[in-house]
This record gives sequence, C-alpha cells and structure tokens, in this order.
Amino acid sequence: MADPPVRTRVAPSPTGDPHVGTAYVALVNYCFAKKHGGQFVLRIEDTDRARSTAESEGAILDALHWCGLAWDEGPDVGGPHGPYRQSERSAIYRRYVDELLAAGHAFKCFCTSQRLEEMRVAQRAAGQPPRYDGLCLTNSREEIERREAAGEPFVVRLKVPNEGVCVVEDLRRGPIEFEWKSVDMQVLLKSDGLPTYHLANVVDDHLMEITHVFRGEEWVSSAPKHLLLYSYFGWQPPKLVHLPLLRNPDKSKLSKRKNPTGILFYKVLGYLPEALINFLGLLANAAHEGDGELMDLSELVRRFELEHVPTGGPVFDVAKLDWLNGRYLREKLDPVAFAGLAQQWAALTPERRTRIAALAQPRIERLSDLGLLLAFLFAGRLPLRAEDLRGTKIDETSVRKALALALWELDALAEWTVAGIEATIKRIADVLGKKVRDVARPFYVAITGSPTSIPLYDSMELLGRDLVRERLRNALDLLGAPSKREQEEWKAAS
RNA sequence: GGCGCCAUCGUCUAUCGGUUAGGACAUCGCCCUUUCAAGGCGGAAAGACGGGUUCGAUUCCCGUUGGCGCUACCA
Repeated sequence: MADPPVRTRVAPSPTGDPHVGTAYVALVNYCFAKKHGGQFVLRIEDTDRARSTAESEGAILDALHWCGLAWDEGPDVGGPHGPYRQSERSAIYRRYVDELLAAGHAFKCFCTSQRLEEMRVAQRAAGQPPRYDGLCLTNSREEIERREAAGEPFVVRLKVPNEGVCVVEDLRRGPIEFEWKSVDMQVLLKSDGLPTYHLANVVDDHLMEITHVFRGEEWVSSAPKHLLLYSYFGWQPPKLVHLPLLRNPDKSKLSKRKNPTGILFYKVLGYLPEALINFLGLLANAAHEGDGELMDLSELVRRFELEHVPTGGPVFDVAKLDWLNGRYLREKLDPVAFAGLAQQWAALTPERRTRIAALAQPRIERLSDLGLLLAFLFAGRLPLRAEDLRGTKIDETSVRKALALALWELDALAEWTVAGIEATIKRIADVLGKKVRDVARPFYVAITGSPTSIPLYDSMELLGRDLVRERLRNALDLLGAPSKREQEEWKAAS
C-alpha cells in the first residue's frame, strides 16, 4: 500500500502576540509538507476560553501570512476537514470522550483543585512523580451518577497504566522511554466541557489526517499521553519530530522578558519577511558549505532535510538576522523598489499617517520640525543617556520602579490601547504616590527620546507593545535592572 | 524534588572512527575609498570533564557536570 500523502500542521494558540517560535515551527512543517508534495494545515487551538482572543488569532494569521507562509487548509481558507478552530469542534470531542468513557479508558473525576494541590505537594516531598492518585477511579457507578445529578463539577481524566514503559519514537531523536507510572492521568475534558490540548490535538490530527507532527520540544514529556490516546482509539499516530526551542543569548528559552519575540516587532523595525524566514530556515537546516546563505522560501523547501533539523536549542542571533536583512535590502531591491518599500514601511497605512500627523500638527511651527519630532516613531533602539532619564521631581529608585512596574503591567494588558496604557501609567503613579506628570517624564524620555514630544500614550500605542517593551527595558537597564530583592518588593507593593 | 531532552570557535553549524577539526555571523588587522557603509584579503577563536570500546576517538557506550524543557481543569 502506498503511503498516504504527507500532511503537516501548525496549531498556534491565540493567547498573545504572534511569536517567532510559531513562525519557526510553521516554517518547518511547511517545508516538510511541500518538500514531499503534501499539504500544510493551520489549526487554531483555542480550547482555553479564558485566554484565547479573536484579536490574537487575527494577528497570528496576519503575521504568518506576512512571513510568506500559505496554508492549504485553515480557518480563513476553509478545507475539507473543518472547522479549523477547536472552539467550534466541541461536539466532536464530546463524542470521543464518551467513547473513551464507555470503553473504560477514561473516568470522571470529582476531586477539588485543593485536594489535587495537597496531593502534589505530598508527592513532591516524597520524591515521587506528580501524578493523579486514582481516587475517583474507585467510585461506583451509582456514586458517579448521584454526584453528577447533584450538579457536582467534574473533569474527565485519561486512564494510564501503572506498569511498563512507553516508547516514543521521535524521527530525529530516536526512541525515548518513559515509565507509565511517571505519566500523569491527564485531564481530557475540563469542567467547562471543553477539551484540553491533549485530547483535542489527538482527535484533530487524526481527523485531519495529519501524517507528521513537528512541534516544540516542550511537548516531549506529554507525548506518551498522546500515544496512549491513539492506541485507545485504535488509530495510527502521526510521525513525531520534536523541534528545539529557540533561545535567548543566555540559552534560556526565548522570552519576551529578555528579547523581542514578536513577529510584529521585527516587522515594525523594518526587517523583511524574506530575511526573517531565511534566518529561521537557517536555524532549521543550516546552509551547506560553499552554498550562499541567501535562500527564498522555495529554496528552503527544496533543500529541506529532516536529517539536518537540529536537536540542540539554537540562540536567536539577532546580529546574523541583521546581516541577512542587510543583504536583502541592498542586493534584492533596485533603488525604485527600495524607495517604495521604505515608504510603505514608514507610512504603513493612510490611517496611521493621518493619526501621526494630527498629533504633530499642533506642536510644530515649521514643517521642518517634523523630522526630529517624529524620528522616534521610525527608529529602533534610541540613543539614551542615564542622566536624561533622571528628573528633579522624582528620585532614581522611583524611576526604576516605575519602569519595572510598567514593563510587568503592560505585558499583562489585555488590549493595547491608549485607554489601557493610560490607566496603567496612572495606576503606577498612584502606587508610587507621585503625580502622573512627574512619573510620565522618564517615560517620555524612554519612549520618545525626549521629555517633550507628542502625547505619550498615543506614542506607545503607535509603537506597539513589542517596541515599547524593548525601549522600557533599555531604559531600565541604563539605570540598573532591579535586583531579585527589588523585584519581589516592588511586585508585592503593586 | 521527579521525569525527559541536549552538549564542536562568543553565536549558527560541518564532520556520519583516521581531517592542519571546515564554513557563516560577530570580532580584530590590512586593502579599496572624499566620510561611513558595502566589498576584497588575512588573523585570532572550539570538540565540558572522567572512564571505557578500538590500532586509533570530536565521532560509539557509561558516568559526572552544565544548560534546557515538562511537572495545571494553559497550550
């Protein structure tokens, strides 16, 4: 029998800004599928009702499109295996949960989160792997019916063997062994009736006929649960390849706290999608000796080799990305195309241009004032000096505290709008017991490069979360990043 | 703490038992040049540690160390 056509997928969770790691995983899945003449699917994993947003989903789709990746099936383009948004597939998961329940492969669990927490603390203290202790496994049918009828909330958990080992075959890493007794009896269906990732990804990968799954390394330890589900259902699992996690220069997992991780950040800074994809492609399959390193997407596909996908976590080396981007800028564009691109980047949309103009108009006397006034909107890192950030009305520790609090609170802001930003800054002034005007001054400097500029909150919204985070971090580093102790004190005080 | 993954220049990597351990970014020097870039040429720079296996280990095995991930009714 001939092998079925290759089908891969990327399944981002719409819970934040589009991440370069998502683009990396998407690129690898895309390259592998296209290399083998197969299809690439985009699926939205929005089973976390509390954190998923439509805005984030839209931003992720836009960002991946901007990168030049196109999917054969997905929530925006449809396809024969839809819907491609997990929140719209609840009935499907429900059916499979019932099947597992009926076959005795899963069970209803009424344990409270408090009991589970105590159980885990005790297990950890005893040096045991954290794992559901099976209390609800012993409930009689009558008791389950009674408690359910009484309206007690419950979850459905996966039944996991107590003995033996599970062998996960990873196409790149070979067999990985796990003892079943170290595998937790994962929740499959939450008390809100929605599935967890574990159930949804298995059901969907099967129904969508996914043949190969390239996913982040953080999923290795849950692979046994997924394999167990496939065997309970009697399905053929897809081939697995775990991709290394992109790293900060200090080798920790790439995080926005230490580095820009947003695709949009790179877009705003004027990186070309071709350069970003080329760069990520090089991290997935290094160039061969003697080959040039400049490769477009079709070239990346052509020379993609599973055997050359790395297993160690590569550092996201911005310097190399800069070099690549520079080459695209100077080698791939004639002056006319370059000028067009620069104009497009600077103005982005007519709405944005109008908005910026309206903010600048009341503050200038000559059109020639525009360049210096607005330069910060078209720049990356600003050349700041520590003394520029210090003010007479506010001590340096307060400035550092204000910047640190802003960094934390702005990250948690649900919607990146003037109103939200304003509320955040005002709250920080409150916490510090200072006037907003005095607290705002160092922010003006950090964000716009000058204590006098166009309005701060608008500037921040216009720059976007990623760039604002970068500038605030830069300013804070200039004055001295908070120590561990300061971090704890400041967090407690806010 | 438990389980798992990983380990070659500062960074990304090549090497699939025998090489002066190769390339790219970054860095340094020289050349070109009205400046600065770009470009050209050249330099410095690596097998974490300890045991095995082998005539011979960067390469295979074990251990140590280190880094990382997971350890949720988040993905």
